[in-house]
Amino acid sequence: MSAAFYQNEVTFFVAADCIILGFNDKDLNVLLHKRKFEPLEGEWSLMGGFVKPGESINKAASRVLTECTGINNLFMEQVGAYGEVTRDLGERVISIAYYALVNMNDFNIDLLEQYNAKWTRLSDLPKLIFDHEQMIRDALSRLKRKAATRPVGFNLLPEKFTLPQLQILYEAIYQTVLDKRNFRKKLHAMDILEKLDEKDKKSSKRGAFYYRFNKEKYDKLLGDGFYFSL
Amino acid sequence: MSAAFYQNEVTFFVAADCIILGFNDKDLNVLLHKRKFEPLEGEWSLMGGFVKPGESINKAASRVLTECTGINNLFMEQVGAYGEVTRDLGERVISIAYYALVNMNDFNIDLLEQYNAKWTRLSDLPKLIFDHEQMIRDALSRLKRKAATRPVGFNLLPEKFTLPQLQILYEAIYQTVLDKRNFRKKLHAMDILEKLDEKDKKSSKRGAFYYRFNKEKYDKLLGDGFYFSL
DNA sequence: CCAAAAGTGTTCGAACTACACCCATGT
DNA sequence: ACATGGGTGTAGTTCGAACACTTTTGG
Repeated sequence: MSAAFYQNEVTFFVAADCIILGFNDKDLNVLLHKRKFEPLEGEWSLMGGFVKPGESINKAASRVLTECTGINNLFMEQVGAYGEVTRDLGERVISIAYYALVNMNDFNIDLLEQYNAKWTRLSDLPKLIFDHEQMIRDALSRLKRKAATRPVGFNLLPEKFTLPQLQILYEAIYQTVLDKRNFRKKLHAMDILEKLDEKDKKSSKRGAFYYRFNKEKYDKLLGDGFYFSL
Repeated sequence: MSAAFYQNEVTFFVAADCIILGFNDKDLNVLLHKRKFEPLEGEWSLMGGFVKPGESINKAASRVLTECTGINNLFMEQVGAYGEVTRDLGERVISIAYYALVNMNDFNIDLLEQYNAKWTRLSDLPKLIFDHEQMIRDALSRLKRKAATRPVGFNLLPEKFTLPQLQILYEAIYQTVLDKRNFRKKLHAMDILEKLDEKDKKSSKRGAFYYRFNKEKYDKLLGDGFYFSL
């Protein structure tokens, strides 16, 4: 392809590891799987894969995401690069971590089995291989920041969701409890949600109204110097 | 060294590129140099180097920093990984960007010549190779966030500095103008600066008092749930 | 004496926090 | 009828924003 400019240098394996986050009524979950190859075969691990030739690192991450969720174009953001010499017990591997947000209901169940994968509550993570626990911590802290200033949380919910659901989600992300009235006041002031006529009766007799995130409205507001903040 | 676990995979060159930032009375500057090898020899570029075997990516970055500043243990933080397939015109190289903050006065002048390096105001950057301009933008946005919540700005100043200097620095980082009285009020409230008896007369007849960042005090406050914020 | 930068407090409005009761309905 | 979660408004406080004059001193 091209001249060998950097002949005196050494090359490394590069992997993309994905912190796939989902939300299930009460808790944030991460998709883990039992590693299928040595070293540490059978141990819990993040979803990941090696970067292929001719593939950007973003592409590698989104390939991994598609492979193990069955969904294209998930929301995804880079967390950072992990490059300690001995982080991988096999050979030297430099890994780029990404986190992705997925609506667990859209999820293709069959793929779970196929990949030995399991949704695991963040509150009871098993021991993970290498530096994957650190990656998760870093991803969560990034999500916290991001969710406070950008409407990314909606990626974790179905298209139609209720305000109690949304609040519980934000409580899970921020690891704190929020005041119901203040939370709703803020949302109402931003005016980016669309109230539907339908109610969700799964979690109460009275039922909670469904809402939908109105992306068009949001994009319009952005143009006027509006900033999302929750 | 170890078994060849990942034999079917491909390896890549990995580089560490450093956005070395300095502050000079009025402006933020970045250290650029004229590339000494092909491709694009002679073009302006960030300081960087390939990751060596047995060297972590952080280590590679700090090696590059030491080599071209003559200073050890600079404040440094990872910006992220850049991995577009064609980002490097030579061969496929995945690059991890780091930004570093340095007091330009400490700087070893001789090294500038040795590396064809030059401090350049951010406001008049030349065209840079590859995606280095993007790296700088990303580094600055990261610095902005960081400086707002952690006392990292002091790394850009001499040990003794005046409040006007500090304010100009923050104005450069935030790209905005700050109110002198509000700025000083905040600083005074945080109580992490030590006022010295000495004055700097370089920029006014009256002279401005020197201050020093009191790290011990800051660390003590941290323990009590205090958060830096400017 | 005057130009030039350093230093210093108060007021106003916005945003956040805290807080308690009624509503709708399935059982 | 009652238990359960859904929904609503106000008052108090805190925090950030705006703002102008006096001080010092080298020239």
